Amino acid sequence: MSITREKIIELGEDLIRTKGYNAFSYQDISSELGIKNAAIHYYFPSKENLGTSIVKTNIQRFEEMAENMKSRGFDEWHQLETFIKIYTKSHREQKRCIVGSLGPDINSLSENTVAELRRISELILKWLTATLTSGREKGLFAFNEEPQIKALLILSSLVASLQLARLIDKIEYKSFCNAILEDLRM
Amino acid sequence: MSITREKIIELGEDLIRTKGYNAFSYQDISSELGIKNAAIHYYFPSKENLGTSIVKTNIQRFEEMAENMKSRGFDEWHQLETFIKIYTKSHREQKRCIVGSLGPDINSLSENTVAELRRISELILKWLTATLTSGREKGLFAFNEEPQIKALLILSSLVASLQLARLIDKIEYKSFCNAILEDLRM
DNA sequence: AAATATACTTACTAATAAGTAAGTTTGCAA
DNA sequence: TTGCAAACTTACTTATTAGTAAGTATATTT
Repeated sequence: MSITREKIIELGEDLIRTKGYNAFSYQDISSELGIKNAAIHYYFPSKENLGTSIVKTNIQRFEEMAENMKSRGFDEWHQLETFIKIYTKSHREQKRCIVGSLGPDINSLSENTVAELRRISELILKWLTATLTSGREKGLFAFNEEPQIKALLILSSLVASLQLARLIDKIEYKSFCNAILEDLRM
Repeated sequence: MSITREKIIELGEDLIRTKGYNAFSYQDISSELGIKNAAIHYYFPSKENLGTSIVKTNIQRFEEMAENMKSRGFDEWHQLETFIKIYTKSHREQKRCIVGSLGPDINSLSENTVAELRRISELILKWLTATLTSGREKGLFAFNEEPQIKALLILSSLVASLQLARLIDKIEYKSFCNAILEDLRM
């Protein structure tokens, strides 16, 4: 795999998560990487193409993380904790998550990109639902809602909190994330 | 006040909430209203200007709603229920809320627009925190978290759920909103 | 050594964007 | 009736955008 290609994907993701999809251009990437505009088109013929590839990369990354936690034998509490760390890291880096960044733009994104965005959203929600279900069965979590509803509550809290935290300074992000976990304690 | 001006604001808000700030243009508005591009510039010299005015309109609307509920003597439960109805309505109309729409774009918005966006976010969070605090004091709500944390949990859930609901069809939005309320029941 | 594929650059096109300056119509006031 | 302000339109500029076609240097294969 090409290093340039990887750098484009990495920088493109950063730009989506800081500026937003419709606010970044191929120029932003090319000038940063010291290459020409057309070089990006060489790897990603269209912006839609790049957007889709970036979401696909995120899907792969999430799948690898979930796989990794499973194979290492993390219990459900530990898995959820690790998942939430993705968001505290994003918060530290002043970035939003890919779903929260692209979500508001679905009416101006291509079909392919939206399809991948749906895939990752469903994937995460499914994983979270499954984790909550088995965690509750094992007596690790306590909650009254349907697992799917609870998963959606947690996920949407995390997604939007990254946005709100950038708008309201006085938010203590760590205690916010802690509250999500503590709410599940037996 | 001019009718055209009001129509521009209304349509502009719709466009922000469906396509996103950086995806809509003055052309989208002018063609829809049957006027020329420059007519919009007559009322709003710059796009930044229009954006800021739209957020200001939202602030006014929220303040009027809060005022109205107070003067009508709604109890805290009823107030929260009414507040959540804003989101079920948005969901029905396939729109996101203004905070969730503009939030991801703060790095490509003007200072003035960001300032107003901060104002409305803080306003809503403050109102929600106060409502939760007095509601719990009166024995209408039950929750263990700090009111501000709980307010942020609820608000971020609502904001992002509008995005996620557009991505994942199988979400039952009403039961999701219900879960938020039920979670607070004594 | 010749041919070919990779990884680009140069140089451009066409479309669309925000924004502006100057002119026009319409209603109202002096 | 003239003057003036409000509410636009016409016609334009400038900047930026995604995207492309054709060329070039370098490395690799045949």
